[in-house]
Amino acid sequence: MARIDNINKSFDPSEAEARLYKRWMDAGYFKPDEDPAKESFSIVMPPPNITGQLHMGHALDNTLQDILTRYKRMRGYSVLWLPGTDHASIATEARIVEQMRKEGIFKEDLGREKFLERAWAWKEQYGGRIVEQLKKIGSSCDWSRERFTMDEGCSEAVKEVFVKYYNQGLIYRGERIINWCPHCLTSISNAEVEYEDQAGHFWHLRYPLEDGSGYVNLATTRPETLLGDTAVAVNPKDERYKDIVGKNVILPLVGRKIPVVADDYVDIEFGTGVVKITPAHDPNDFEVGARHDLPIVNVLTEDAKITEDYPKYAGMDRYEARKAIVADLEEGGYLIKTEDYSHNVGTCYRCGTTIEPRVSLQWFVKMEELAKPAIECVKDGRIRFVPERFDKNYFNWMEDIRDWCISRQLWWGHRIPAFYCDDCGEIVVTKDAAAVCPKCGKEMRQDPDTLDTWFSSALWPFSTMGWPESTDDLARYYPTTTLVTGYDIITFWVSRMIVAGMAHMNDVPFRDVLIHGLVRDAQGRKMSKSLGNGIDPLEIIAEFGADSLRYALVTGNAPGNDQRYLPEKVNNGRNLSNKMWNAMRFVVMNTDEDVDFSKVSADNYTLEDKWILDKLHTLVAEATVNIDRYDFGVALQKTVDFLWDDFCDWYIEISKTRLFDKECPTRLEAMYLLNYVLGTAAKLLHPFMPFITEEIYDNLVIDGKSDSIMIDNWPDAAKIPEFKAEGRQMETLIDAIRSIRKVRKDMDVAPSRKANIIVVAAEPSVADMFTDGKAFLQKLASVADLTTRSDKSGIPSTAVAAVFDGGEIYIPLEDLIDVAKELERLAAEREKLDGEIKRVEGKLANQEFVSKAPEKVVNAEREKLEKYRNMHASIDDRINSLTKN
RNA sequence: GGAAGCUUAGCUCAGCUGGGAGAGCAUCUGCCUUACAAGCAGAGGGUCACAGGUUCGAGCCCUGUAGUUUCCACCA
Repeated sequence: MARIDNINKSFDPSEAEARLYKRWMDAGYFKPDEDPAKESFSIVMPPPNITGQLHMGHALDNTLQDILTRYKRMRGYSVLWLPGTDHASIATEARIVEQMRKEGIFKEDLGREKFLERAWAWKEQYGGRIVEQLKKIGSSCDWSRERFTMDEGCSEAVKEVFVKYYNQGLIYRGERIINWCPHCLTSISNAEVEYEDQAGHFWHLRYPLEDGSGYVNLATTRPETLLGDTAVAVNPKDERYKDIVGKNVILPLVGRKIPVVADDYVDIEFGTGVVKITPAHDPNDFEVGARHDLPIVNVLTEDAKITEDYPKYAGMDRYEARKAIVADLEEGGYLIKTEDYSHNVGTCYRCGTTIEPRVSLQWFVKMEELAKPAIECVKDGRIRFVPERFDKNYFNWMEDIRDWCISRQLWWGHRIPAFYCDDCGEIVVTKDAAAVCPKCGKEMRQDPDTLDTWFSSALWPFSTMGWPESTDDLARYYPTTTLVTGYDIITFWVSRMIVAGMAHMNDVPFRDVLIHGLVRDAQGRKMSKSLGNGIDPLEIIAEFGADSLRYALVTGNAPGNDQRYLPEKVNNGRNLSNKMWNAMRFVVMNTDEDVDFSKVSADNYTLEDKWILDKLHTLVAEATVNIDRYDFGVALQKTVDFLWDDFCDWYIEISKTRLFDKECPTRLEAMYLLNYVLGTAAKLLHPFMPFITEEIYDNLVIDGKSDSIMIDNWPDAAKIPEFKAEGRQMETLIDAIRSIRKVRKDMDVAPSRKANIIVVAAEPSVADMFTDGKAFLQKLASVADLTTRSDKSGIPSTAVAAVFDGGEIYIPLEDLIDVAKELERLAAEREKLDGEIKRVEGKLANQEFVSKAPEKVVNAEREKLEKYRNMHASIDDRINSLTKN
């Protein structure tokens, strides 16, 4: 049975993708080749949350990583792409709490141990979903090394780091004002707060002076915090309030006596220049309070309700209390006026609830010293951001870094390895479970809190490779080569990995940080659950195939830029697959069953063979450079253009005459090159579209073919011969063919009407080229026969002229020619040339240009001028001869 | 208040170290030509936001302006 009979008329992605992925897995291609002679290339996957469902961001992120991984593998590196998932403490705990709530169970009722059992069960059931989804887009990661941030090894690394930092004095416990989420009921770090503008009010209040000498006026956006005021502050340089500093005011509604203090924090220019100070509920006021030794009066509960200390408002949530207090202030005559005011409010990045600054006892990492080497290694180029501009983003964050609040009031996560003796107050921080107090021998209690998820993610590049043990993987694959991630995660994750890498490995965690943008919807909006405008990558894959989606995500996009998801692009990807598939079918159909390419001789290469090889040479060289520079969109575009335009539209079309003529002496070479060139282009495209390229490769006849395209070698431009001169000749022929097509179209000549054309060429070599290329013209330009000559006397007036670079072509059309129309057409062409000639002449007349521009550029202009003048003269002649008759 | 990006064809976007403006889609015209109509052939369409500057030469480099997006920042 002929080979073509086994090939479907169209490519079915869903069938092929599942089959091929399994084949690659079974063959172990995703595991690194441990050959010690090979240079290593490694990537750690940004671990998706176990609560996650694959979205376009993952699809893009993993496509980019897969492109690099497949490319480097083909380039002969020992490639490790290490995958895994993140326990996502807040998100997962919230999910489980929610699930339990539906069953009427509360976490406190269940108890810590039972809750964690449930959480692990949930992880076992759903945590693998995202992993299976990542496979669907073709990710070639080494799944045998898959890790989880809470697995044994990663947990060991977390404890190791915590204890080490603690012993170095870099982790401390303290009572500070932190960001508190009243919904998640936990502290969160500065990085986890998202600020948004909210419409609010500015309430202007007056507080009476204790001595009855009057009032101080001030304004606030949060009147409910008045209950916790412990001072009012003015600027020490403010002449207006000189006399009242040191006096007391009476806090309205509460009746508490509080002092007027002087502090530089207060801006004289802003408002009345008086600020109420609530150390328990505002970070700035906390600072002021510390400076003036003010008491801290907490008026809110964990879930942001007024405490029992204020019976009138107790139990009201902060917004209810605000209303009630404003009403009471008004009634008491303390409210001067209310203004509309828009201000920046911090919200929880997980649930969107407005953050409540809250004083509490938490664990912190001292960042300032740790940040220094992390800044240095980016400054000196050991780590490089791509595109470079994102380093500003990084420096901006790192150079003004605050201490990192790492404790979370959650159960799902790494429990803080600190133990307390309730008896004597001793604190022990240890990797082992500390059973008894070293001082008094009493039983110790472990800190109930867990660590920020990002604390463990920060260790990902080395915790996944077995640290703190010294393993072969660490020796071989650390530092990793490239990190691929979105710009939205630089502060959360990239910065902390760099800090951790420098601190614990004494080396950078990666060399290059490839930053990509967001995938937005077709209108340019962020995809979000609330807008319901998200596109499910899995649905796209099911309908169009992973290759088409990957194409859509890479094409026409530059690194670091946001992009819009346009359905049309996926369609283009599908069309491209179809095009390649059919090109492959053509090649297979026209390759003899018993073909023997060992008989191929380069001496038999024809003009078009040399042209396509020369084009391929250039393509391989350029695409390789582009991928090395992370310009994936450009590399992809060039490869697709070559395949579609050069290979399909020209080379395949031209090859038909040779293939269909069994006696053609260069038929074997045509067959060989069709297989070779398509196979080579498939390799270049494989990192982008792995599935269809594998299918194409499988079906081609290629010398020394591997079992899979993915383990074959990346094409080497140096091994593909260059044919510059032949390349230019072929371009001339193509140019001539295009001219003929255009003229025929302009003159409304039906494609079915074949003509006997006359080629006038001054150079004998050009004439020969046309004679040799007669078959092309017959096939591609509706030519019946052709004659060549060196002069144009006696060309019938019933012919239309097509001018190309090197001569003229006349197409006799006895019954069709309309001389007036032809003259008009020629005149229009001449006018176009006039413009070009004028522009080039102007350039060359400029002495400065001729003397200062590089010789190459000047010569190119001179050649252009000559070409245009020749063409112009040809048209002139033709117009003259037609006018005479 | 700082910082960054974007502004190129009707739409969505490329354009590398400065050297005759590109792609896809859309539009118009003609083709089922035995790999592909998910295709082939041809065409139209841009003062590269604006204003200066550097240069023989600027979409690209510099300065400023406008619009727009984003990040960071404690202004009550």
